[in-house]
Amino acid sequence: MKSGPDIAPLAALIGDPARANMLTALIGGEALTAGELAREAGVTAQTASSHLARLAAGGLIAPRRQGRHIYYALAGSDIAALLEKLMHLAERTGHRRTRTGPAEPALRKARVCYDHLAGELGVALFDGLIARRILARRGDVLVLTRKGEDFAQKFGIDLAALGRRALCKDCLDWSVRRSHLAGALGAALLNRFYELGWARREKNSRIVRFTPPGLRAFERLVAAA
Amino acid sequence: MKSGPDIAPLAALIGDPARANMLTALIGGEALTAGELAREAGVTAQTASSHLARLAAGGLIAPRRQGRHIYYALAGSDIAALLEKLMHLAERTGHRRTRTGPAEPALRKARVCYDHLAGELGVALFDGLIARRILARRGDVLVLTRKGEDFAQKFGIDLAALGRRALCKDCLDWSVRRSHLAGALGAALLNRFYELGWARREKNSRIVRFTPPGLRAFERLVAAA
DNA sequence: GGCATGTTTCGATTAGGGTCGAAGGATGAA
DNA sequence: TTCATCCTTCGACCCTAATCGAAACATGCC
Repeated sequence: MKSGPDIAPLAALIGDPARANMLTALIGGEALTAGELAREAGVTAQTASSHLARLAAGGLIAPRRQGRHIYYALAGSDIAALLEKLMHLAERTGHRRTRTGPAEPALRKARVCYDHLAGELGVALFDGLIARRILARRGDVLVLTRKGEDFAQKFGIDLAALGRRALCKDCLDWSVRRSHLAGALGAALLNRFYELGWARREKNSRIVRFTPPGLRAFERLVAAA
Repeated sequence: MKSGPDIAPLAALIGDPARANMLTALIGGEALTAGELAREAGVTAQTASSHLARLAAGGLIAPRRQGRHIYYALAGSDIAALLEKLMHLAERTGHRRTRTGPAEPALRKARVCYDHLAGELGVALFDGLIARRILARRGDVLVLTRKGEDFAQKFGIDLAALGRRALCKDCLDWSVRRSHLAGALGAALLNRFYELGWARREKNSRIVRFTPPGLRAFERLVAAA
């Protein structure tokens, strides 16, 4: 007993409301300044500063100076995955936010998870790519098939530029209880959707809003060929 | 902002050292009495009682009266999965336990995760079953192949008795960064290993200790046919 | 340099919760 | 019924940590 890593400090770090709000805000994937995070958490700048220092010391976020601002971002996508898993369980055990905003349905439909698409459409994308045999499972990892490489090229994604990042990290939706495509390819696809004008990122939110023609094009994309 | 489930209360619940120790003790999968958990956490019975009440109210554990004892168990395997994920990250971010016991190497080798095998051998089992095409992935879920059904029967597992529980829930090792086989089949296989005398559960610990001949048999089992 | 903006440090206050001693049920055994 | 065991409730203590006001530090702009 008492072996293995100690989870209490890590969980306590996430367990404070102000810090949890900051982390939740950062799942969007973009870096935010200390001031923005303070507002997001509903505390003063001094308080936020102390929280941010602790989060950074705990390895959950990474600071980066830029002029007189300090931008903070999640330290990695596994942090985002952990947070989504926590949301998933919080949802299941009834730890809902008391003040559930009107934005919720849109969030469930499509949202950003770190740098890739999540929500109903995120899962639909994943399923579609598997069904079309663009992606395939090889044991524990996802691979891009030959057919998938053709698809990516035609769709305007430069595979060579993606680097060696894993194609799929497991990332469970809290809304849909399925995993969706994360990793370099997931990020590249979402970017391409933006470029094609199919969807745009809602300001100050994780919501991804598809245009009507964009949604139709997306549905053609994920439909089994 | 401020949408989605609220993770702070849930994380705070796990974030207390006493409660974290209790939860960690329960990953072993067996139910423990309130007194045992108090000893495990290093607190008095009164203190433990209050903690257990809060964990139960939070939906993390489920109490069950049995005579004058009250047995507590994790409320589900997704709780165990979350705890393993927390351990995984705690390991990565250096939140090691200061007093790292001598049992650690054995834990990394093979241990119980709720009701199935985890650690190096757990991952090896998973890989072996995939390689032998006993299991196959269909999109997001694992399925037992035709060949797998034959295998199960020959290995002495009554599939009909397993019920409809999902074959594989994602459960990431904190030691090996891969997923292993959970679910009904995972539990049945581990049970069969016990029955065959290949391995036994170490008392008061998550360690699964294989006998030398048992380990050889296990290795033949997972070797690609 | 002088000023504005963003961030941190210091100090003091306060609230929340973890802790245990003592007493009060509840359950099973004799 | 009486006793022993297990667990919970109550009350009090104490300590951590969250919070903010005030002031200091850092950086960029004019």
